[in-house]
Amino acid sequence: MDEPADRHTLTEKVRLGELFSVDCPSREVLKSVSSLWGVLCLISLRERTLRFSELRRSATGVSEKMLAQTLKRLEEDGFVLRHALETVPPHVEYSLTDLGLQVSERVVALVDWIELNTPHVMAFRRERAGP
Amino acid sequence: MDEPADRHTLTEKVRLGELFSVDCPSREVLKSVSSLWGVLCLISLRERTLRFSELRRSATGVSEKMLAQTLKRLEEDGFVLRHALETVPPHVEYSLTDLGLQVSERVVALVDWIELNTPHVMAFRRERAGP
DNA sequence: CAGTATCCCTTTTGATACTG
DNA sequence: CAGTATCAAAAGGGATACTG
Repeated sequence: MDEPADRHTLTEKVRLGELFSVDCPSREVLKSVSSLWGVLCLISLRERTLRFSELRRSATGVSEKMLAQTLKRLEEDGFVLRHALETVPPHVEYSLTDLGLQVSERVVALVDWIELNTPHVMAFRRERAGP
Repeated sequence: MDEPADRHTLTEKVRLGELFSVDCPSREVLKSVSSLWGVLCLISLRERTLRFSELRRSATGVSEKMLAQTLKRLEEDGFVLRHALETVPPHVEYSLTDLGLQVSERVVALVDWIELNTPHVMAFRRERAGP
């Protein structure tokens, strides 16, 4: 189900120079999905629906501006659903769409690997920097 | 084999605010691996060893400067191996290390999904932008 | 609370030219 | 060929103040 073996494979596209041609929208999608704040939002929202302020705390270090911008983009791309309750004070909930859940699975696989292997990377860096 | 179920899960870390704390080196690794040129290099090198100029053609639109910088970083992190033949003119070959092959698998899974689903994203964008 | 608007600084990136 | 050096342009990002 993950193998679209009936059409051009990814490596084939790379060889043909078809992958991510300069004006390809895929590059934009990759950017929003793999940016630091994009990643953090997608991962945080996997567990449950979160409010703006909760997301802010999840993504340590993010500014309001960046979070708003990131969420807007993820919403425009159909990855995140924004649900605003008409109350005072405002209460807005963000959750993943089906599409968002799907990407987030790939993103988690990548981030999980990175989390697990960053120690190796650090050790490697120190080795080659050392005496 | 992909489930480190015996320790903190990713979502747990997110809840605890442990994931990607501001000064965490994982963020750096994520950046080099998920940057546009990083992604393109990793994917291109999966198929076979490539020379600098070949990589340049693979990653359409990359400048020499960015490619050199990206490769240097991937090399420092232990993802890419640089093999320079002492000839004139110079001949340098880049290939993936074991570690590089591992990340690239996760990266490919993500990019493959994006390639396949970008049409949906585009359609979604048009819909909500429409009349 | 959940943003938007503004200002301003820093980092990234790209073009171009040059070198071993 | 495989880079480095340099400069200018652009994007990214933070702090603060303000609004519905």
